[in-house]
Amino acid sequence: MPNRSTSSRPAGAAAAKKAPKSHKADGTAKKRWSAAERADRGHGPRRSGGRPRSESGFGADRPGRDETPRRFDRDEAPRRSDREDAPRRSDRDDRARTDRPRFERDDRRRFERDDRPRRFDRDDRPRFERDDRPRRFDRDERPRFERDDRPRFERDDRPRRFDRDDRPRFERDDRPRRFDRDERPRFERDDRPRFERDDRPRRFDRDDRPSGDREHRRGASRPPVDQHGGRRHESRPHRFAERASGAGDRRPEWQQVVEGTEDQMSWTEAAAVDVTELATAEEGNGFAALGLPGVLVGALASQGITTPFPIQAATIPDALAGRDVLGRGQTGSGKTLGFGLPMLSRLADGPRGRTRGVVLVPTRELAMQVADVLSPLASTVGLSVVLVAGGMAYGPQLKAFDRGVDVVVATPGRLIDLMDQGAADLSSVEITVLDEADHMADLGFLPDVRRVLDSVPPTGQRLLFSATLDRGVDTVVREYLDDPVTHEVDSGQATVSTMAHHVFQVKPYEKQTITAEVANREGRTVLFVRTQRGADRVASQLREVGVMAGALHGGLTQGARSRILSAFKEGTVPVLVATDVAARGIHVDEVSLVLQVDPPMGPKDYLHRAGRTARAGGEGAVVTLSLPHQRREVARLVKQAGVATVAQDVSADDEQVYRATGARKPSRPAIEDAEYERMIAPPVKARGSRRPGGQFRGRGRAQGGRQGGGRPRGGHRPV
DNA sequence: AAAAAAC
Repeated sequence: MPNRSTSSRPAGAAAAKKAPKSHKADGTAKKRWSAAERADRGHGPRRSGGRPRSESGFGADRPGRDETPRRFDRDEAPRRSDREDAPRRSDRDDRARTDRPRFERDDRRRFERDDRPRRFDRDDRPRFERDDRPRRFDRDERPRFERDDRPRFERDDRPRRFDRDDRPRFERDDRPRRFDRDERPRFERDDRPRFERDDRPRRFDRDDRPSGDREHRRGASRPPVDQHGGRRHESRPHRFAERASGAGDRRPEWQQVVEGTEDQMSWTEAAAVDVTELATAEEGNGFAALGLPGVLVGALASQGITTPFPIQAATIPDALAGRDVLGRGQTGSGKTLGFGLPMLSRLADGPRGRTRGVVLVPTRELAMQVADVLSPLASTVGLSVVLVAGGMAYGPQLKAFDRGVDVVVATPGRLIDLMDQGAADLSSVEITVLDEADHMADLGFLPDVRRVLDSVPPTGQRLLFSATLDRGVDTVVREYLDDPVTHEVDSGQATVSTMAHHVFQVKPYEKQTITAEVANREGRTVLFVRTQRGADRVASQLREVGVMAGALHGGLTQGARSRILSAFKEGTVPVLVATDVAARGIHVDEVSLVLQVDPPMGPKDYLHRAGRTARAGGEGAVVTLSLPHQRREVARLVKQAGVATVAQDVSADDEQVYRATGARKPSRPAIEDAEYERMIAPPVKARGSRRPGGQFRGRGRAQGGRQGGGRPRGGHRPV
């Protein structure tokens, strides 16, 4: 047994440090009990191995070892006080006497020994572990992390009652109820004095312009924009006729059943709409009734779109008439067509090849989507559309301006870039649209938006649209709009009625598990997180437990952004973990659940994130996870978003969660990075697959394709 | 206070 002795180890090592007495298999020192520990376990003092003994050969290679200072507990010549002739002290326990057999001796030092007689009721724990305070019946004995140490006035010790409103005072509304009070959240309310408001129910055929302005549109400072053929006067009798025949769907939005929406992302090719095969604008087509040109109405009809959404019915007539419009409609309610159709109609009359329409949007993905929606419609009236956004090749965009392009759909940064390069000329722009206008009026965006608005002629028409159009746009409205008309079509409801809302109060250590359970559900799911890194982290954690998830955020290359979004649309990656880059406007079919892993920053963000589901009359659920410290904040956000939902405490593997979301316990093996990469790889064999971008073919093929061009043509048309 | 938006 070579390991029993240090002599088997290199002499140098043995000399360098105190030799262990025995070793484990790996050569490390074996733990030796101290005398005290041995005594605790009922053993006597060591009989061997306690220290080197020259007579046993132990430590024989360490000369001078025996010169180490003597210690009282060494079992050799007894110390003076321990010798037989030492004066006996009455309190001395002779268990320590060295003349006793070693196994009976207690070699621990005095302060280490507890000589008191044993008592069953004594608390032998060290002081710091004991609680010596006198017992009090009302003391909270729970461990600190469980106790509520706040002073009494801060605690709420009253027994819980299901019907009490426990929210902090500033969150409660204690005012006596009044039947006529507007309870909608502030950003939804119209706080203007009564005489400034127009409370009459909206009618698509009413001329809302101030009376002095009805016959010609604006004052001398802004010549009428509808100079090309007097569209307004032509269309008006038509609209009246339609009204007389009862046309136009006036039902509230949630009662309408409409096939398809404006936001459908995958219109692949402009050429797909063949003018010769267009459905005719029949009597009763709601879009024709709004005064849109027949060729556009036909293009829509051939897509199965014949009934305008309320926001479209409300805004199109005014926009067609050339007025500045503020439009607000619920998420997924058709705003893109709300501004797109009148813009294209008005530009249809007039010259070609100069940029006469600009649509500004806050994200590149939304820009693609809007361009994809407008491009085929534009081509039916002979207008070309170009997508101008960062992260994509300059070539096609520059070329488009070279040839002359009629409508620009852009994110602000790249458009300004092209303006500075002298490629984009906005001096002929007649119509400017701010999509997600309240966001574009944000502090971060405003300077860029200003630059664009300052570059277009001040006489042009401006259209501002958003699902949460609030007073935040006031500055823009004041500076850049002329006598705007506001259309708000959301029936006082913050979210659509087909949307279910849940707030899950989760424990920090279970959040990840619950997130994975929910993400593992059937169907497409969008997860929202606060930060880019958070998106990456959550996505990779999900893949680790076998849930195919991809991260989407602004820190990725545009190529990666496009690929993950495509994979999500195709369904190969059913879970998208996104920052707020995907919160606004992005449309993906059949997203059945939105999970807010991190709470949104504000009530507007809540509504936009939620709006990724339940689009165009579909159903969907919105789940918000809340940690203990977020409880109040989340309650406030949800309430301000106009959602009447209270948090429910849930835990991992919780029947409530399964029922509400269709969650399932993840049970598949981890997804390797390589496998994930394959899923979002560039669409090599993508012939026929659906992609976010289509080929834009405006007049003269204004733009060839997107970054990484050369993508195969073709593909089926979406339903 | 993060994200988005140009290179």
